[in-house]
Amino acid sequence: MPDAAARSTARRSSSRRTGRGQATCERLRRVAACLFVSRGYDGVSLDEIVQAAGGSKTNIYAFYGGKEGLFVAAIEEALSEVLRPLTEADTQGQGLEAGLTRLGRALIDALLSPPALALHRTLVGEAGRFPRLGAAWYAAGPATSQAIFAAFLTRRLAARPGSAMPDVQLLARLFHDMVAGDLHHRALFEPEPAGEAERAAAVAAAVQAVRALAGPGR
Amino acid sequence: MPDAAARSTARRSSSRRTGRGQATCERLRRVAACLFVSRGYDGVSLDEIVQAAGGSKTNIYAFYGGKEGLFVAAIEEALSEVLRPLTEADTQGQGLEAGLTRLGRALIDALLSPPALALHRTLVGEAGRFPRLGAAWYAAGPATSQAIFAAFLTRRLAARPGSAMPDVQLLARLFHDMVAGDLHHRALFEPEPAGEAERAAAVAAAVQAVRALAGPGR
DNA sequence: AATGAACGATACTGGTCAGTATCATTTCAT
DNA sequence: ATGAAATGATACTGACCAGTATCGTTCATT
Repeated sequence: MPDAAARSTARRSSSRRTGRGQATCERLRRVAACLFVSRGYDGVSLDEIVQAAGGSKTNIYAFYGGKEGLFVAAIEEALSEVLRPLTEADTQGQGLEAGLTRLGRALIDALLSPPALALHRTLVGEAGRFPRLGAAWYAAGPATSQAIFAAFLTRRLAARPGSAMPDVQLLARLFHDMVAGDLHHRALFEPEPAGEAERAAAVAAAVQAVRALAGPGR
Repeated sequence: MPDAAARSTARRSSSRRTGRGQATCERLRRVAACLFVSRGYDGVSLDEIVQAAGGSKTNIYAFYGGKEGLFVAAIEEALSEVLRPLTEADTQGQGLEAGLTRLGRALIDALLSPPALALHRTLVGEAGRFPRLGAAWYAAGPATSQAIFAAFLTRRLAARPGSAMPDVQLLARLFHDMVAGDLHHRALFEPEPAGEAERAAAVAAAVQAVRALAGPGR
């Protein structure tokens, strides 16, 4: 390991020639993301990635600086995909309960999807070795979810006539944790994922709780 | 790997002679627990465990059947320690709010302690390879916490005069998730652990929420 | 005390893997 | 077209490790 600092910044000192190599590197990153997410950092060898994606280790060392660089690049790409269903959930014109139900359901379905669970597992295991990825995951995950909930709650609760505005950030956090906490835990540690009924029940309970906590308004 | 099934059951087919070996195996298990918890299954080699604990690999293969057996034994031992402060929390004579506050605080302090975080990280990573450990962790962790909360809530709420008994299991689960959800996530993914003030605030918010959800009684 | 089983130290085996080197082939700018 | 840089295939190096074998030492029973 001659110069880890230089390697981690890496990505080729000279100018990028172009062409085929570009495509190879993207293929490598995609394949690596899939393998790393499902089997963790130590569970995947560079030779395996190269064999599945084509190209050669030369690319990995030239463009990503090594295994760690490829891992970071691959995981960062995978991060943004996980919560897409939640960020795209449409709550236009929905009331408080209906909108929260839809958002909560989108969250739980996203978190319990096999790719999200695999990514979560891998990140928990490697957050110590790659602190930057841990922070990125929190930002792209819980922080984003809570922001979406908070924005929705603000819109719906501000419209209420007399009552005072409750602490929307807090409500959003509580809602997030009530919806996801237990089912997510169980999905991580038990083989069978929670079924339809359990998901619906968890969301309904959280929605009712928020209604009660949001105060007596309307 | 001649016979994995036989090895996993293992623990020496013939009778246990006694003496020194017993002590060595316990030392091996303790040291292995410490190392496995902090660095994961793949991050620790048997040679390292043996070097730190004394004895030799002979013991590991004779009594634990191999690395996997030692890992399971070591982690199972570590599991029971984590929630001890919560199971021992004394809520005798405390009112609803004071008791919940004490329990919630015990939970968050237990979960955010470095050993608990390390154990959680390791288990999340290996729950796929060792499903039995995953289930054991859920049982010894969230399930136990929720049972303690439910028992306390039952005692306190049953005493209320007129109001109907709310769903105590549900309340216990929500309380657990509201207390632990976000801070635990952040502790897993960000370097700095939540401070005193944040812990107290999270517990207080959860206690207030439960008070509101438990119904108007008294 | 003697003896046979349990134990400890050590080294070996077969395999894996990250990272590097080599060299043939392809690509692109000129 | 052509040659220099980029890329691909392959193999090598040094290190690590799980699991096994060996053999001398220690212990518990008698």
